[in-house]
Amino acid sequence: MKSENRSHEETNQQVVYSFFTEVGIINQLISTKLESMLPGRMSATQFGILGHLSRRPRGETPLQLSNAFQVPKTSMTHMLSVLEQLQLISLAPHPDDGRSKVAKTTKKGAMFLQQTNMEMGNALAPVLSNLSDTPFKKALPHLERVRIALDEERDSPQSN
Amino acid sequence: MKSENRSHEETNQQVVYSFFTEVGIINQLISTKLESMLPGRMSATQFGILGHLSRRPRGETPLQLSNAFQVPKTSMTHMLSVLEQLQLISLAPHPDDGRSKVAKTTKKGAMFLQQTNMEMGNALAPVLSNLSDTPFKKALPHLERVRIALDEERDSPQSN
DNA sequence: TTGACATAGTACGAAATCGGACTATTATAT
DNA sequence: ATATAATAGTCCGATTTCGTACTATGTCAA
Repeated sequence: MKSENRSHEETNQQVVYSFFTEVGIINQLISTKLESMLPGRMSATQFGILGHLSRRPRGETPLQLSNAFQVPKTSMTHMLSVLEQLQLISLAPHPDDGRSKVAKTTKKGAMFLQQTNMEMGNALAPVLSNLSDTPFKKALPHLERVRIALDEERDSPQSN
Repeated sequence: MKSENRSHEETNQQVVYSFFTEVGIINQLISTKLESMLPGRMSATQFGILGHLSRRPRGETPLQLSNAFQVPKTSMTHMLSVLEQLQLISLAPHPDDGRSKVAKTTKKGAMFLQQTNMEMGNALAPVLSNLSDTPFKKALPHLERVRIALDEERDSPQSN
């Protein structure tokens, strides 16, 4: 193995590291901005649940949601109960499985989602106008590839 | 304005939305994986502080850190005290400002960081080998552009 | 059938997070 | 010089997050 190979691999490691760092920072900036426009202590994840459910009108179980968002079941129990208190979602017993439940968005939830997304769009408008949309468009397919690879690795057996 | 323009803008909105969604999912997957290899309840952010400080040997103040990580001051107080308990950082009074402090990594902190980064690298190896490194390399410059734009907008005056 | 095992969700307690109020120190304006 | 405002950090209380242990229901092999 030539010494070039070694430095080549180190460079790649560095790129991967930087990639995840940038992803983390962007996520933090967006989450913070979003949470500043959400009522009370509603978190970006809770808001994400609303968006997820609104794209799935048949609803999802708490366990599906905790898998989708990679949070523990007990955290999901709490988040869903808060969203239900706020009447943004409904929680009903699962028709086919007595152990389970189904969470769906309510009308109020859908309206709240749309309203907040609009506000968020406005808040982001200055950034987007400075920036054009090319970096988003250019990055998106690569992000998808990485996300898919991470997702697959997650539910592959040797991950424990 | 032609109707094409309208749908064009909607498409861009959609791309931006997808971009942030993918960023959020990737961040969640990586954070969860990282936290599963961290001791106790140490969070990805706390680990991030360690990395941040190790790249800045002169140290940073708690307020600088809470700005860098977009976390409230009170949260930073707590995180730093935990890291100090673990002897991964040191907290000293600021030499030039009696109100402030300086946080630096300790030897132990640097070793812990290096060790954990190595383990993380190993854990990620299967993903990287499936994937090649092109998506990381291709996406990185675009991520940087977006991050910089968000950062600039954050400390611009009209953001309140 | 029934009994062992797996799965979905929750109760509980410990720790983390964070907004508001507070103290101490520094900057500034007069 | 001094009063006023601004800044850095912490204390406190409320809420969120999450690991452990538990209950209820479903699955499946014998």
